[in-house]
Amino acid sequence: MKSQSSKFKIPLTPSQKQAVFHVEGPLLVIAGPGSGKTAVITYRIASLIDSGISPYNICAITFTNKAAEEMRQRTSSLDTVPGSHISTFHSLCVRILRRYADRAGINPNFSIYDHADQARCIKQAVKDCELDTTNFPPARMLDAISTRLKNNLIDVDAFKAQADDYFTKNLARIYDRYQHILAEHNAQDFDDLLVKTAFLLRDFPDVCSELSNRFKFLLIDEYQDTNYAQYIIAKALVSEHNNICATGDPDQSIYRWRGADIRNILTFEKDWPDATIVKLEENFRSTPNILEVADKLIANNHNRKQKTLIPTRPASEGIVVTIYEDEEGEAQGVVERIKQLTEQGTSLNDIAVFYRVNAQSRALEEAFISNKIMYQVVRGVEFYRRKEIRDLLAYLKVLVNPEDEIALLRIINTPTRGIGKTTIDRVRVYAVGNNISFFEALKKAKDIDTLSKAAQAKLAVFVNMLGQFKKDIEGQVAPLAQRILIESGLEKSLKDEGDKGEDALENINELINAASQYDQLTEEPSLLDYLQQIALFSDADAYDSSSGSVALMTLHAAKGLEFDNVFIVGVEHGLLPHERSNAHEDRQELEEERRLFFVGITRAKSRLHISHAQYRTIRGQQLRTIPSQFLYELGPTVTEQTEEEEDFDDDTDFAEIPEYKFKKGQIVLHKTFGRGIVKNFVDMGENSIVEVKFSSGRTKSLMLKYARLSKI
DNA sequence: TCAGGAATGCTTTTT
DNA sequence: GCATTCCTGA
Repeated sequence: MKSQSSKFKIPLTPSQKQAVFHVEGPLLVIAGPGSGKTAVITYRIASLIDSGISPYNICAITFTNKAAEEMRQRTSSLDTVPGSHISTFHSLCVRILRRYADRAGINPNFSIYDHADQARCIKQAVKDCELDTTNFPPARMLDAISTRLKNNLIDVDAFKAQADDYFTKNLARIYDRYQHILAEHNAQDFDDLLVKTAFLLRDFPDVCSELSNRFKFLLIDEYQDTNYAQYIIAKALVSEHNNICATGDPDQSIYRWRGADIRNILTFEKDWPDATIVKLEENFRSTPNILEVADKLIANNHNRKQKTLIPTRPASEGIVVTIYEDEEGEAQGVVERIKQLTEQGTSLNDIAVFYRVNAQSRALEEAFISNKIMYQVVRGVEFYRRKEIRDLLAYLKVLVNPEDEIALLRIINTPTRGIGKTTIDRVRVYAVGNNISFFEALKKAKDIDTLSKAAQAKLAVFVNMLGQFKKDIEGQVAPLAQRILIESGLEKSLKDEGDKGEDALENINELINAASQYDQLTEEPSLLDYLQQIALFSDADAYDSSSGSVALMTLHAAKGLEFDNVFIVGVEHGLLPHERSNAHEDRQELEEERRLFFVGITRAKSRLHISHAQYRTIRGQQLRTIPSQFLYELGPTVTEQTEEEEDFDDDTDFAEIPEYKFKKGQIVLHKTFGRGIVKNFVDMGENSIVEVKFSSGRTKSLMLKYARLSKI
């Protein structure tokens, strides 16, 4: 290996050097936040190429498309040959599945089904199994199939074999039917992309060895958030050469609910016993004040390996927690502080506001608008969820994959062309009866004698129109989209709708512009490739760091980013930690919420502002909030500020309660809610929280000092 | 067949 | 509170 060349402009620490220049064998980089982890991976790619490895033999896996894009740019600006394979796990799988489609037993033109599409399919599956949607709620069935089964590579046959009670047997039937529906639609859901790739590599040793011979070096970022299927794929891909380099931080694992298995990183040394472990504990991002708070917080997690964050920056401002009256006051308060910052010369690009749930963006947006401050809500997928966007995309999807029934049903009467439910049902009956796809049946509308002559004619016009569009399927995407917009009648129907339609048309134009960008930037643009790419778009991909605006995003989307000034709002019990994480007996989910807060805190470089409101409107009801227990864990460095005077009567003297602790299962009496049973007790002295399930069936979190609970 | 109002349900995070 | 589905009448 050549020595460190001049292209590494930043001086590397000894540990970083070790990670960058380590060549043969498995390597695990355990890296805390702000440790220059991404830089290390980027340099490592450059260094490998520098030492004569072809980019063709390198495969780097990032967590988001955005991260992949940045890494691609950085590696090419480091004078390397472009073309090394850098992408997300899902994009990699799409490419593998397309290339080896015949081996995987699928059609390479497959549609990728997102959550909304999946929801429709699972509903159909439950219905087809003649099961009751109250006992078998589609959403929960889907969650079970995705997280419990697919993410663990349990296929239909395997699950059928182990299903032994009424519920699991029926779940197995639903799973079976669901997979059949997807197959009939020539569609893969997000999980299938991973599952089918994993099975492909498992069942076809030649494919496995071909790929693992090609990818002589595999690098995986954010390894703590990989799931079992991804782990198996990674293992298969390195089976020939063993040159895996995984980087991650167990304290930043925030996707357990999606199947991410923290054990993948914790047991790395068992999987690869000859692994070299490099720890990067120095933090180059945040001030010691911020790191101290982060450290104190995360120390409350029991299920973790002790790790300290070593600051390298000089100490600066302390951390302030501000209490506001309600979410509007909070939003206004954030805006006021941002105004102060900009007056001091801070750029809006260097400011971000994080929250736990997307719904929280509303109050913030209103405050930003009325104060005329530029902001961007980092929510890339939202655009693609709009009705008009989905409509136009559905046309494109059908052209690539006519079996995609979800897309086909979406456009068959959009805009309205007099093809209603009755007609569709009759076509479906014919399709099922003749064992052909819905689209095939449509083409044979003339032969379906249950249909009226009028209906047959309308269907013929529709099918003919699609046939015309299909002639333009090769080459650039944008011109075809434009043509469909006009010739399908979509444009006209939107124009007739007035203001709402105007907005919709603007969105569609934005889509066509984006498509034309794709056409320009891609060497060989193809409709299939375009559709598969946008299906894998994530929220974080939409972040524009040079837009001159404040970034608003969820804590999840903040992963991997950094800002000089960070605001974290709504740090309240029930929101952060989210109430759904308190439901379970085990502490696991609470610990994940704590890690989420940890991720948010450690995004801040210089200033961190944490806040919560005393009242918050949830589902239209204004409720008194309880401060998050995490606030008490931040330690005494934090100073509290109240923007509004406390206006509630504080007549319970805490000292008068001799034994304030409550045990789970204790029966209690509340003066307004009545009898209840204690579900959980969070001991924080006078700030203790009791969760009680009342006889009404509702579970409430109460702050002990105000609740006046008596034991029975 | 379909528009519009009523009823119902859902409501964390996302590739 | 909002979105989707359901239902009714034209």
